[in-house]
Amino acid sequence: MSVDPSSPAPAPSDFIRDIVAADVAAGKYAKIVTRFPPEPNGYLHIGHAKSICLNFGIAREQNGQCNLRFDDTNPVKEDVEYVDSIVRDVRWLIAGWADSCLGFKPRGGKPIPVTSNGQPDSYLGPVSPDSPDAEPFFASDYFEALYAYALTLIRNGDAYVCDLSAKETDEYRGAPDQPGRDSPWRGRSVAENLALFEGMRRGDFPDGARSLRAKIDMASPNVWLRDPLLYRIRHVPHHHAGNAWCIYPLYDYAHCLSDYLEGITHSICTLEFVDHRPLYDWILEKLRLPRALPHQYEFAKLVPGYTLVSKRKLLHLVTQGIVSGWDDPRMPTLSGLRRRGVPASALRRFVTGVGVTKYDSVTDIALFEHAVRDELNGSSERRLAVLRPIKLVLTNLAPGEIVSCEATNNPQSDTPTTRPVDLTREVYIESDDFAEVPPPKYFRLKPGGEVRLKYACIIKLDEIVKDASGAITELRCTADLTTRSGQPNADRKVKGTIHWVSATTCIDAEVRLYDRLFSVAEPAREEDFLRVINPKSLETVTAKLERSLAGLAGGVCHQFERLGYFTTDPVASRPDRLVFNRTITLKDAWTAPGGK
RNA sequence: UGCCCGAUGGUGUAAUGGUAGCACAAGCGACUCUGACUCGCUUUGUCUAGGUUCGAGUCCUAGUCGGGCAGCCA
Repeated sequence: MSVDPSSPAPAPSDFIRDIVAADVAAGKYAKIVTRFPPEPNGYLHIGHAKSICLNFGIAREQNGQCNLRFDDTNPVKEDVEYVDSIVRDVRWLIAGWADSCLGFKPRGGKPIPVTSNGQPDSYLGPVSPDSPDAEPFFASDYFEALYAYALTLIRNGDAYVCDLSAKETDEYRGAPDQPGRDSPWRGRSVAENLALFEGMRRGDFPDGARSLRAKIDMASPNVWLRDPLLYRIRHVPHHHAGNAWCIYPLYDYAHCLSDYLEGITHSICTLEFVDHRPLYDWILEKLRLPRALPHQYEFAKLVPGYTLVSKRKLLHLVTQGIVSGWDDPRMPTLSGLRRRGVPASALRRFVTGVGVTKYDSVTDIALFEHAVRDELNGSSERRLAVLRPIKLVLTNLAPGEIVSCEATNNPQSDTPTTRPVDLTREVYIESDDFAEVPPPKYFRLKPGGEVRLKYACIIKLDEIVKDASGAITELRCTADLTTRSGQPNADRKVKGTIHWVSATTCIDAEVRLYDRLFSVAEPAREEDFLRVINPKSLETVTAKLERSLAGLAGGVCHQFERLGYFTTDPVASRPDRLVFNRTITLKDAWTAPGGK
């Protein structure tokens, strides 16, 4: 059954949603605002889908908003190619589900001066993502505001310009079990710090010559509180901010303030940022900001089995040409999954189904596969296709004779429709569906055995024809036309039913059979993940399809009966030259004794 | 050997001091013109040791195991 949108699954519950609900009950915020803050340095993957669904899901359940914001504070690693792909992927994932919660801002918009609780303040409000002048939020649009906040920290004696080199800074930081030492520049006067920081902005100093640091505690057991860097000098242009800056803020400084400027209430990130939370809070508190402060909460990221969720490693697969690109259908990227034919709804169902906890785990890929199959089972029309054909001759049919049979388009539908399929003297069946020496409990075609051709009739194998080398060239069978639907023996039972296509009216198509990219459950644990790549992750065959598929425009998923779900490849397929991607196989409970 | 986070069947999770439940996976069976779907049944679990309590998966203490943190990355 297809999913009824009027009766959605019950809203999920988890420790973060509990916190949000408590804050709502306490009237802490006027409106719940979350954010999804990717850095545009790679494509979004299945792990990000969890974060997107969590953040947008909460916004959706609370009648709130979720801002798409680029955390673009490191121009050397970022690119507009990534911002474009990320916008596309996010919109695809939430389409028809949380579009109305998506927070964008006016094009070119930057934080504006406002008065909050009688105090001067800065704020950047949202605009409908569908308005013509809307664009996502960018941390780089806050550089001016961030600079002003930095000046305040300096004036208050909470930040200083440090002249230590990167290497020296490391040495002064100490070790986790060893306290750090104060920088010799820690005691500079406010006036000197101000002058130097202004010089940094002006471009007076080369990369790495100085940095702005928070003045916290070099002996803190939390290394992130040992006078962390706030700004570094980088004389490079920025993909969004242009050439306006040669100093760039670091994540910890930019993130909390970006959240504040946008009025974020719940800043949800992954576990590796737990140690940063005191710094997040420290910066906001030191600035004595007039509005309610955002708070950070952390959850365990999603790591599905047999895949990699590391932008760095994924980038490596792309640049080494191990896959065809970020959108290769074997990639765990959202664009790869989309191209493969995975519906956004299945992805959403999977990532919300795994829940939200603080426990690091590897999620069984079967959970994902189940969600995909379940979603596609209800929505996909059935078609007949033979991937690895073997010719079968129905000796009692005349050459040129076509027996039209009625095939059901979708048995899961409440009102199933049908289409005609052609039964002819020569047909193709799957080579897997014939065994000259069948294993025990083999239901398919075997010497002297009977099987039903789905939607057609029962056939009996009479003769196996081989060539001089002993290879099978054709199977000669007798068709019992009285077992066709509507005929007197239609109800006759045989154990096996197989799929087939007419050899005379079928069409050819390229079909790409994808399998998992890695051969081990946790490729991330390997010393060299390239050594555990599944050599059979892609096999391409020329398949025989029933003629009703001819001219298929694309974008639609079909179930090829008994095989799996297949979607035309959006890049390679044309109506006159079809190319299919196998999205996923059908579940297969049959295993020949001894494996198969 | 500093700080932080965590631990419930094979996997992911629920139980908010009161009957350890759900989904997936696995196994068996029913149904079947898809060895799919659907349906029924079954196997498997609270890291350890103490403590608090009438009662602990839940609270406390200690331990064990796993993960994270020493980028001018995010």
